[in-house]
Amino acid sequence: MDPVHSPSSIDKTRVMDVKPLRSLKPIFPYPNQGLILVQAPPSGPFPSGYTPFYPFVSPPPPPQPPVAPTPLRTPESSGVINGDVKPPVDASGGSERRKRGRPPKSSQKTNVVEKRSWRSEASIPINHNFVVPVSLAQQEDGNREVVDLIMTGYDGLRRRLCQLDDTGAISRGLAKRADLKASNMMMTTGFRTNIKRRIGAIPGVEVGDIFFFRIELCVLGIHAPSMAGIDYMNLRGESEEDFVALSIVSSGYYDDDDEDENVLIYSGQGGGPTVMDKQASDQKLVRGNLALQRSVHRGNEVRVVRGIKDGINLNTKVYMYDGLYTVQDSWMQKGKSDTNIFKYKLVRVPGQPSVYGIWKSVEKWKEGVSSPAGLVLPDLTSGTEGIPVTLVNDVDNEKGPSYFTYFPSLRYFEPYMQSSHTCKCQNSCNPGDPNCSCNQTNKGDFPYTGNSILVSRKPMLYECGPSCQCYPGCKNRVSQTGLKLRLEVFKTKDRGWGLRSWDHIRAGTFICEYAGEVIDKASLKQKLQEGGGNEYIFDTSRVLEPFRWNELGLLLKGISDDPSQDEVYNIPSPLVISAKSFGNVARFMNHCCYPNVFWQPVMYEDNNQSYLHIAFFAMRHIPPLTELTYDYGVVSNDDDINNNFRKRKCFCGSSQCRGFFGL
DNA sequence: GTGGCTTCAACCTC
DNA sequence: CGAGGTTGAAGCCA
Repeated sequence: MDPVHSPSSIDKTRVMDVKPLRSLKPIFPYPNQGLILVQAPPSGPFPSGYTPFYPFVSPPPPPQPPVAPTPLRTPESSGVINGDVKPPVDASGGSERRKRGRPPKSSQKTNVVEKRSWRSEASIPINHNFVVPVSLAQQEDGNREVVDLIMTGYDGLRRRLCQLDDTGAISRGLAKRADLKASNMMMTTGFRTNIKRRIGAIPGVEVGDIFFFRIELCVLGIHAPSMAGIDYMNLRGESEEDFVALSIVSSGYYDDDDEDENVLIYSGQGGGPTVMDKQASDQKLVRGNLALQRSVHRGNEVRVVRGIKDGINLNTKVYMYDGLYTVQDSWMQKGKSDTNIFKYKLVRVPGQPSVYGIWKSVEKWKEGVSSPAGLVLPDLTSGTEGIPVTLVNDVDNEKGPSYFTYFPSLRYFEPYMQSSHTCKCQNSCNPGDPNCSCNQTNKGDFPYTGNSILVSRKPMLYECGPSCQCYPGCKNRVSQTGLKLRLEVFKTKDRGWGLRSWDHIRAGTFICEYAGEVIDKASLKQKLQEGGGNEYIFDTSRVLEPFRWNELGLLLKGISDDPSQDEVYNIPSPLVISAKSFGNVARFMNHCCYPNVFWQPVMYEDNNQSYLHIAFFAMRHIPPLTELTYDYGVVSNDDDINNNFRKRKCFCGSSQCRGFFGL
């Protein structure tokens, strides 16, 4: 089933090239809404007279299409919106190249316009009913929730574009540079924040936040240039220049000295090793170099982003926001090719949390050069997992959690349900293979990207299982291949033991499954009545606050006919797991009302029987040593078990805290 | 408002 | 796997 090519789906959403969004204004459900400038968190409360945007409150009335759409669908016309010349839309979904529909050359003003409207050679399906949930005020100045929403939305959209490309749902290669496609759609629809250029901290961005693409810094207003290393402004009144440096990115392209966690020797731009400047020349005191020079005397705060080689995926880079620095000194020195290079000494403003320092410490722990403070056990799994799980307590004298047997998977005493679809793929299942039955059960959308990142939540995720004929290395076996991250069980200050990771974690990364013994409701009731047995229980019948992880999946035409159901779990019968006596690291993950991890039901088959598993994935990018938490949910009222046993006061401390959670 | 220019990307190929 | 080529996009500036 291919939603892009299905004629019946076309009247719901229109198909258009992604590029024309460039000309669209931000989309608001009510005509004057975007003009009201208010400062309010996305969940409210809102000032009177201001109607917040869906999805933070109840949905608006059915929104009107934001632009007159009909010309876009006419194959013969060139499709004109807002005066801009657009390529016509390929209603067949983009499989056909747009040669015949190319606008006449005379209508092109310049070569650049020609190039732009012509560049994308196929179509990405856009849902025009999507309402951008970021107010104009929030586009100007962010806060933590807006930043999280945009970050999560950005990466979800990017993953979905990768998935469409992998599965062949859109023309091959259309989603290359999915990072830029996603950012382009967000920048043009107003799904961005901190547009206002500013000196110093960015509202909603915290020291230690991590990113995986330079363009993310742009979408969040941390660092405006898409490539350049120095962001600066000219504060001039009339004609005289008054430069000030705003932020810099140090990612190893030039010969910076980044050994010290509080001092960074940064190189100026130009002249040297860039591809564009083939012949080396002296750097000039212009643009970013001039701005940094001026900031030496001005003494203003400059944001610093450190680009670090990703130790997990060696061909990617992690960008870490390292907080505020001041430029204390500058000089000129000879570079490798004997040309003049500017150098700037940036010193970290005191009182900010150590993050780059932590990063470097963790690397030493992993190399075995040093150990974390309060190390109790180097591996609490005693080799059961393929990778050690460290036990650390630098809070008090407790020597470890109460006794349990480390068990890495789920212990079923009877099959979860009958089933009989297994794949017959050779080697590995292919995202674009319509004959793979595991692909079919996932409705044609391969659940993971090429580097094993979950694309979106699903009512049920089907992985290949022991009965499938593909190899164990098949890309559709992510949650069953054990721990990949370097995890640590540690003593928290006020919530017992917790779980965190030495490695940074990218959004959508599999963390662990909930291991333990599958029990029935009667056993659970008995355990509760015995008292004290209500810890280390995972119960799918606890009620979760609905949330959208892949918010911007809605911007693209949905996987199902009703995208609002995409992320609602469909669990045939409740699953209760006890990790009291047998369990893995998941039993240590604490509850939080504003969590960074979620669970996803995963089913796979063995010998004509299906087994349900609970897999945990990162909701956001998670910096090293950040506690991993998920929402335990609350016990439903119709549960026949005494609710009081199953309610516990919450200490998560987040602004969204409900005050209690379920057990 | 526009197009040229610059630029510590990201990806792909060889 | 590294070098090098290709495609890119934001924002300053003329």
